[in-house]
Amino acid sequence: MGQMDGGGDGGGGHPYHYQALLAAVHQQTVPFPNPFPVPSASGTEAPPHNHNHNHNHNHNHNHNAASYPHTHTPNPTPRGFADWSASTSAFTSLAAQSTPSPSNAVHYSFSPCYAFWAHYMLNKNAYPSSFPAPQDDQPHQLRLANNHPRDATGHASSYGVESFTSPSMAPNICTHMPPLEGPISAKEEKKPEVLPRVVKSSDELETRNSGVELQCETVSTLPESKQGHESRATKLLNSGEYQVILRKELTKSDVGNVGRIVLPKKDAEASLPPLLQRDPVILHMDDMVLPVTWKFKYRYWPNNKSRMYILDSAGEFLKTHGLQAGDVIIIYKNLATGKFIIRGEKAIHQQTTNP
DNA sequence: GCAATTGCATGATTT
DNA sequence: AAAATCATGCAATTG
Repeated sequence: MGQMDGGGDGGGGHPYHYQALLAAVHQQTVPFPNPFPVPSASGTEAPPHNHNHNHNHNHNHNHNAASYPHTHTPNPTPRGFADWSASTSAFTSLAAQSTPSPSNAVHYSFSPCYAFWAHYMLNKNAYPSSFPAPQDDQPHQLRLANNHPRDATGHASSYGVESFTSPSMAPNICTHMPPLEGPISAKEEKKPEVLPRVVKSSDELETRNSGVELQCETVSTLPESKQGHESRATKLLNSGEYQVILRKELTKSDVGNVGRIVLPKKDAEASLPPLLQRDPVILHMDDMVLPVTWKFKYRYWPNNKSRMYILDSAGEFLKTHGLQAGDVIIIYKNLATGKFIIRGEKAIHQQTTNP
């Protein structure tokens, strides 16, 4: 049966779809144009009850081939983003390969590059680069949803951070990179003492950037085309405030071959669109790192007197990011637009030879 | 009939 | 101790 990619023993032997995808994009020198071109029209596949959560992702999600990007048919929208669709299909086609054997490790080395790049993109504002600074009348804050009264008592799903600026999450992206950071077992940091702390982009960056100069250089040499995507990431993060609305450490069943993730009830009810009926709601979520918009089916099951909230059709997302049990997904929401961004953060598994 | 998907129940764990 | 939450397995349904 569909064995969990790479044997979910947390031994770190997963096939690195993610790297492969990124590498594919990289290798094909496929640029990262802004995947969010002007909406030609409002694609209306809006969920039944949009609500104030106007995840009007319609605006720019012509390309959202949904949770299955490889089904994406290049949208001939007049936007001059042929390269965008090319990039999409580039990695998605890779993703579709059923057996991305570890031999794909040839791509492995690209991962850091991309991560650096992504890191850079997210930190860009602070870099004394020549890139145009985004209009920042906003503090670019990413903060925790404030509708979470619980804190210390909150279970693991309580966010490690309560509030932070956009750049602060960039370094986390680098945790995708196996060799670059010291191993941290997700399981060990059960207690996220990663403190609720408010950071201004400035001080955060000061502490972070110290070790990033090389990376900075690396990314600065990226072709201009990459900067297209940069603008996307940057825009996303600067277009308003983003808040972490949900964080979930993935379990075995989450990453099983069913492709559905059980969401923490409180977080789901607090910040995701209300599910008034049994019908699933389609949630569009931009991938924070990849130029993809995922389309998930968000729904619930009755469970005892309560509900269980499910994010369905997540298989491709999980696979693409090579997420395994112990890894984490984080969903952000743009306060202004209601738009969601999702990110998968890999735990760096260490040899768990614990008794 | 089979595989994939969906829905539900149950037991473990946490609050 | 009870209630709530969630992980998981399995039955039911669908294609």
